[in-house]
Amino acid sequence: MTTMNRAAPPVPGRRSTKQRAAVANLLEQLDDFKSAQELHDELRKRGEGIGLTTVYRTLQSLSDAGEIDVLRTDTGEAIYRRCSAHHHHHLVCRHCGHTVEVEGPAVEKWTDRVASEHGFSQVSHTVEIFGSCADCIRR
Amino acid sequence: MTTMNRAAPPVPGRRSTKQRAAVANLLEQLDDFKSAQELHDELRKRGEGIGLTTVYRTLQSLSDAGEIDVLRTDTGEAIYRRCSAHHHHHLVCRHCGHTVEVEGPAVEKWTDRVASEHGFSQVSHTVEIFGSCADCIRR
DNA sequence: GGGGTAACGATAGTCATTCTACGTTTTCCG
DNA sequence: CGGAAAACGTAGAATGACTATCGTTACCCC
Repeated sequence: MTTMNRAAPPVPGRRSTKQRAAVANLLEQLDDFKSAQELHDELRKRGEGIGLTTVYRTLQSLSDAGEIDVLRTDTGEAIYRRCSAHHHHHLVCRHCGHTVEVEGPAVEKWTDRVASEHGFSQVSHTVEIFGSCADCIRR
Repeated sequence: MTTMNRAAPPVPGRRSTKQRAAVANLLEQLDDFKSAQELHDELRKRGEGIGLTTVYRTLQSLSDAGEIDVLRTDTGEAIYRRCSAHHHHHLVCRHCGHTVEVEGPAVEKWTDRVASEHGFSQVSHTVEIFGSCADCIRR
């Protein structure tokens, strides 16, 4: 088997660079969902030399790899966040972006049941809760 | 009270026109979520003289009035559909767009409970299920 | 440390959506 | 009815998020 001299895959998007580290690192520190542009601004502010294109590209590949979660604001803008590995949903403050990860086995079962009742397969679902967090209400 | 000589509100967006009727009418006939552009194309195809801007504006006001549902594809594009009045969610085929309205009291209760547990108020939620419908699987 | 190549990044698109400017219709009160 | 203002409708320009292009840079493996 001469074709298998290495285990490492030739999959693109894996070379480690300063820029990728910077993006991953920033996401690690943040707790709320941020847009690509916000992340880019923050990185520049911190003195990282990084282009907007690269930020988009990196976020794309991170989300493809399932390492970050993406969701859309009501204006259609994509926002990103480093999340825990297991399946979960979000409770997001629509004012400050403060995010809480939540789980609901009942919801998972419900979606599976509903989908199969209607003959749907290969099912995925989005469940996001938006509201005003206690802090924002106080103001 | 001279300031109240009329009860009718100065709220814009309520005048009945041929174009609005055409949009509302088309939505009435369709069963699946469509983008503004698709709706516009269809209207032109049917010989309705209507501009894209008007379609957008009409969809906007219809959705403000709660008469149609809006959701976003994973590319961020807004898609619209005439729906029943009561609260419900959607089971959408990601291939053909075929849509089924579904209800889940358990989900409603769950979201309310989770939100209040974390001190969130004024809560709304999105629950959409995407999958492949039986017809599309057969191919 | 050299070379092949993935990754970068400035710039120029693309695409959905919104704004602008202006002509047209509707409404409403006399 | 008549006439004026409010609301509409339209084409085209502008916006803003995101993506493709392509010459340059810098990783990584030898």
